[in-house]
Amino acid sequence: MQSVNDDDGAPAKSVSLVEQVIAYLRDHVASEQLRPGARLPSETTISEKLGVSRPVVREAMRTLAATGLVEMAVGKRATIVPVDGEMMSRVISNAVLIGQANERDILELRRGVEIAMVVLAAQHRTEEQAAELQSIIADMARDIDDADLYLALDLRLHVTLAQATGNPLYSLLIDALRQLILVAMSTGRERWSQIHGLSRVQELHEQIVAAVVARDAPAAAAAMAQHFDDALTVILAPVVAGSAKATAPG
Amino acid sequence: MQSVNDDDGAPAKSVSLVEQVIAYLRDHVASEQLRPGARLPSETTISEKLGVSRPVVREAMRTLAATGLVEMAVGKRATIVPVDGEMMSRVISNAVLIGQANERDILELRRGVEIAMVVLAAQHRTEEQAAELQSIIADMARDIDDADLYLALDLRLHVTLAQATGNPLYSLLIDALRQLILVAMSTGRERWSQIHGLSRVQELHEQIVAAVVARDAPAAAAAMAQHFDDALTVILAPVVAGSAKATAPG
DNA sequence: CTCTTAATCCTGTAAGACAGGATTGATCGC
DNA sequence: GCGATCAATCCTGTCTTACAGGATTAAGAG
Repeated sequence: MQSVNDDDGAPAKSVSLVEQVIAYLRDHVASEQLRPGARLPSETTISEKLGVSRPVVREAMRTLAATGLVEMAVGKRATIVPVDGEMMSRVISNAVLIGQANERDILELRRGVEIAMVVLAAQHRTEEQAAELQSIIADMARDIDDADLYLALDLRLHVTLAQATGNPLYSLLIDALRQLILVAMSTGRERWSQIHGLSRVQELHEQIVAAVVARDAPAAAAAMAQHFDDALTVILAPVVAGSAKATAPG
Repeated sequence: MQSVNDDDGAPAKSVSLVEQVIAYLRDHVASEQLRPGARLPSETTISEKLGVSRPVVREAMRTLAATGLVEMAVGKRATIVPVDGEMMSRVISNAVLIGQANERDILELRRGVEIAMVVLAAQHRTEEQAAELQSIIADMARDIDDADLYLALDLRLHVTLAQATGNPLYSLLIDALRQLILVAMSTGRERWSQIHGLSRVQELHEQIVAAVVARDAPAAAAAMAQHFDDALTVILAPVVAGSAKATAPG
């Protein structure tokens, strides 16, 4: 019982048992067409079926959980969960952790992705999404003096724009980059809303939505670029000038 | 010894021991400023220091390995590795696995990212990178009849363009998306090089490089967009027309 | 000083065991 | 008969011990 697939004489032993279990589980998800909410077999069942020990199954499960495919909880069997931006943000945060990337890189990437996003949103938006965008913009105009409320609506705006692309990967990436920026730049966000004021931000938001609603992709891209250049200037300039040690407290 | 941090009365028990070890190791990497090549303490050392069992440490280690922060090997201590696109591609492949995204979404995202990439490359390229790009293009013109060689040079071209952005995250993303497309579209790639011929591809490659060398961001974006629209048309059209079951053999 | 070899360290894996949360079914009360 | 409470059972989280085999290192020989 050294190998999960001992039907051939090939040295399948070269890959560890854990990786074999990982492959088995991924195949299981694919062949059974499991969807979010579906539950995997219990660890004991898997370990007995494959002839490996339970710790091996657990390590494989952990790997799947780490990449965001399943969720583990005590007493419950591992459950398939929808992929969100958290795992992708964790990978990028690894790059930051070992000095392979910094906050500026993240913002720059997000700028490019968001511009590409509004182009697609302008092309693929539905009427319902157009109405929702306009509704959000109207709410933002109303709550422009409440920074917290405005930021919450800003989140909804970007999420809705990502959905309007019809491409779930954009939602994923935007979500991931957003989480990273939130933890890395909690101070910059306050500065952004306080010093700058929100009137110009609101103006550009309105331009973006108007362009997306009008299916004017170039205008949407231009407005989003301007919107991000503003943010980059305000948020990043102090970071570049001072030290890059503006980590979140706690 | 139920909790790693048992200095306060707060219910730190709510997070599992494994997650506490994960947090400890990430903190360790950050505080010690570990870089690729550096090695983590042995599993036994960690388990004794934190008062947890070795399987717990191993699961934490697996999680870190799954997100691409460290590499595990038998007999060797876990080693910090540079982040590459593999882990990010694994996250995206999870989304494909559970039907949350498909090949078209991947290509569409890559189109947007690559356009953003050449814009930045045109702005940030160094003279050395410009020379290398022109060298690659010259080689491609010479080897235009050898599809395999041409594709290898195409890879180098895109990698060099990603490097020219000066933003490592673009290299990461492009790498990830490229891996995904390669496994999902091994057939489409052949079709691309055989049916279409490479003269038009080469022409657009030359336009892209010329624009990047000339620091002409809009022209670079336009050429890259055209380049991808060609690829999207040729590669994706049969997939959409036929079935989406074009998975790699084996 | 260099090369070889053996001791040692470390990881990969196994098996058994126990605590505690989650689920489910059965029993009891209304 | 139907709903609610409770207990039995399942399952995960964790610990302990143990051993095989690759990797590292240090000691000894040339």
